[in-house]
Amino acid sequence: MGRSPCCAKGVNRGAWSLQEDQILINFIKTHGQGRWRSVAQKAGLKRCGKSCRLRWLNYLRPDIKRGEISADEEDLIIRLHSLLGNRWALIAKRLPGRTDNEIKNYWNTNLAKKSHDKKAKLPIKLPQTKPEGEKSIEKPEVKAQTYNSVKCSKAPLIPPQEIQLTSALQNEILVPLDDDSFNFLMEIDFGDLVSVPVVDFPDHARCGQMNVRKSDTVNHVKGDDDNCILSLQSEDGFVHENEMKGVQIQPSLDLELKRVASFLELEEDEWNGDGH
DNA sequence: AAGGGTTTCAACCGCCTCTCA
DNA sequence: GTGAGAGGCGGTTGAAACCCT
Repeated sequence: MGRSPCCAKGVNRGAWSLQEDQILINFIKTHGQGRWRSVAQKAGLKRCGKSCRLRWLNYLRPDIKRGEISADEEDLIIRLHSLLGNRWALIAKRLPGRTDNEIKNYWNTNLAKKSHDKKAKLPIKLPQTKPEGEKSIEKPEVKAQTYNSVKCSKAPLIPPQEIQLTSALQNEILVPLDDDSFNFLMEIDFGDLVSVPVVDFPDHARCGQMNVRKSDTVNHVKGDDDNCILSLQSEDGFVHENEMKGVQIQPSLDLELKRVASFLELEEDEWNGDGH
């Protein structure tokens, strides 16, 4: 059964007039915001509630910052987008005075192309599928190396714990975070979830992003060319492994932090449920 | 100056989640 | 537990502004 349309017939559409703006501002000054449908009615605006809400939040609010996006803001948008994807509302919360709509528009008109161009220029050599008749390409040797694992504890995050990656862990991919990335994550309030960049494989640079509970520890990721198995440990010690297909492949940690968002959320019932 | 193409961004659309009766 | 209303969100649209020839 379909829902009744939000906007009844006979309401104004399109650009707001100065007079309409003033009516809305005056009404909200007196009565406060919220109950948008009744705002439209009580203020005498021939607009639907959603339209009033949008106009207020994206344009009329007194704390809206006008003017060009600064270089710092742009940098933050890029970093947040690489971490969160198109979650504009979440990104906007980290940029005081900027609206999700503004950031979305700015991304689509200015940054999407930049981002695309940047990726296109990056040399990526990956043995995804081996050409017929050609011998298989060897996996890179993983040298003993220090990585930071991420304890996704309740905010603030616990500082990264040092883990020694040995040659015995060949084919395993830990979750590396450089200081910048870790500090960046520390500043973000993700609610119940935190997005964690996954993976860095010398030469292969296989990367992705996933959401885990703050109370979970990411143990490691076992990977091959097309699949990864994520190993997570919950507070009560339960170890859960998830298969992740089609991992985003990008070359550097700072650029790559990418999607697979909601991946674990799909599994949440399963590992919240009985016996776990 | 005019006309056509491109870009920008405010506003809309439809879906989803949350809340409450 | 269920359904309806309200708010929130990301994707899309289209009018206005801008640019180029």
